[in-house]
Amino acid sequence: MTKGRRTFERQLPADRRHALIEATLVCLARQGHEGLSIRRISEEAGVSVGLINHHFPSKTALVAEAYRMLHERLAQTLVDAVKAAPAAATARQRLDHYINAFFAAPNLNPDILHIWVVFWSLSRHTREIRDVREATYAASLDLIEGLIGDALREAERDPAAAHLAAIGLTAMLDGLWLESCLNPSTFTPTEGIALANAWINAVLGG
Amino acid sequence: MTKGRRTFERQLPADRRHALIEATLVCLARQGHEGLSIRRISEEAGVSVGLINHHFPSKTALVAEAYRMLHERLAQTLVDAVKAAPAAATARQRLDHYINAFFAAPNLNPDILHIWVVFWSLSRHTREIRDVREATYAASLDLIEGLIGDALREAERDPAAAHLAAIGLTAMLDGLWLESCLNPSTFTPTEGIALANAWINAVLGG
DNA sequence: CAACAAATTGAACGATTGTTCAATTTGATT
DNA sequence: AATCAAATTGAACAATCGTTCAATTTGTTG
Repeated sequence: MTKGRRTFERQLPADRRHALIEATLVCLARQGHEGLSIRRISEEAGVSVGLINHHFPSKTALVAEAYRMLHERLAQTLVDAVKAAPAAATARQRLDHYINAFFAAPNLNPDILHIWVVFWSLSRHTREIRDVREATYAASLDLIEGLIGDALREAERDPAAAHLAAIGLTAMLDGLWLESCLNPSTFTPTEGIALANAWINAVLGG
Repeated sequence: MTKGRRTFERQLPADRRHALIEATLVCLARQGHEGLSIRRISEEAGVSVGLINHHFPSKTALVAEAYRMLHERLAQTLVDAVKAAPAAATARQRLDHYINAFFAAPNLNPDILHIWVVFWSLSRHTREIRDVREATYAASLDLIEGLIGDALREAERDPAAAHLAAIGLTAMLDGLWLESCLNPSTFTPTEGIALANAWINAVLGG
C-alpha cells in the first residue's frame, strides 16, 4: 500500500529556499520570537530539520533573508501605490497615495508588524540582521525623501529640507505603525492618515 | 581557612527582588533577548538559579516587573524635567522641557531602547507583558496630552485636538527614539528636538 | 536501465532552557 | 545557647535548542 509512496519530493534550490523563507515568516507571525526555531520552521515547511542547514549556512542567514524578502514585498506595494497615481498627479498627490497605502493592508497588519519587532530586537546583536535593517531603512527613507523633495520644489520651497523632513515622517509612520500593531484600538487608520498629512502640510507650508 | 566563610547572605525579600530586577535589565541591555535567561540573570545577581522562582512565580513575572520599573524610572525623569521649569513658564515652555529631556540621557540611551524593543517583541504573546505596555503607553500619552492641551488653551485654540496630537507626538518620538537606538548616526539629538518642535508648532499654529 | 550528483532525511550531539524541591544555611527570637 | 521560620542553594528534570553528517531517496543524464 504505502510501498510506492515517495518519502519526499525534490525541489529546485531556489524554490525550496523560498518556501523555507515563507515558513519562517509564518512562524514568526504566529509565535514571535519563540517561533524562530529550526524545528518549528521545518515542520511548517513540511521538511526535515536537516534541510534548513543544507540550504542556508545558519539560522541567522535564513532570518536575514526573510527580513529582506518581507521588506521587499512591503516596499513594493508602497512603490506600486505611488506609481498608480495619474501621470498628471502632483508630488503632493503622490505623497497622498503613499500614505494611504501605508495605512492599508498588507502594510498595516499586526502580524507583519510583530515580525518586524522581532527583527528589530535581533538587529542589536547580530550583524547580519543589522545590515539588513540599515538597508531597508535607507531604501524607505530614499523613497520618502524623493517624494518630499519633489513636493517642496512644487511649493517653491527649499528642497534641502527634504532629508530631515523625511526622517520625521518616517519616524511618525514607524511610531504609528508600531502602536497600531501593539494596540489597534489606540487610533483608526483614518486618524493615522490625518496625522501623517498634518506633518506633511507643516513641512510644505511652514 | 574557608571554614568560617558564609555561603550566602540573607536579604529582605523586597531588596532581593529589586536586585533581581536590576540584574534582569543589565542582562537585557548586554545581550538582548539571549540575555533573558534564568541562569544569566541569577549569575549577574550573584545568586543561585533557584532563587528567582522563590521570589517570582515565573520568569515572565520578573520580566514584567523589570518592564514596569524601567518605565517608571524613565517617566520620572521626564516628569521631573517638566517640573523643573520655572513656575511662570508657559505650557509651550514646559513642552520644551519635556522634549529636551526626551532627547537626553538617561532617556536617549541605546541600551535602554534595546531593552524596550525586546519588551515590545514579547508583548505580543504574553498577556502579562502586554498589560504593562498598555499601562506605560497610557501613562506617557496622558502626560503629553495634558501638556499639549494646556498649550492649545494658551494659544486660544480648541483643546479637543490634544488627544490626536498627542498620539502623533508620541509616535514621532517613539519612531525617532527607535531609529536613534538602532542607528545613532541617522540624526543628531538636536535634529530630533527640531523635528518634535516642528510638530508641536504645527499643532499649535495650524 | 545503470549510473550519479545532489536533494533530503532523521538520528545523534552537546548545550541550554525554565522549573521544581529536598537539603542547607542564615539571622533573629526566645 | 537552643529554636525555628524562611531565605538560599544546587542538583535534577524533561524539553528544546542549532548544528552535524552518514545514509537514503530522487530525478535526470548517459
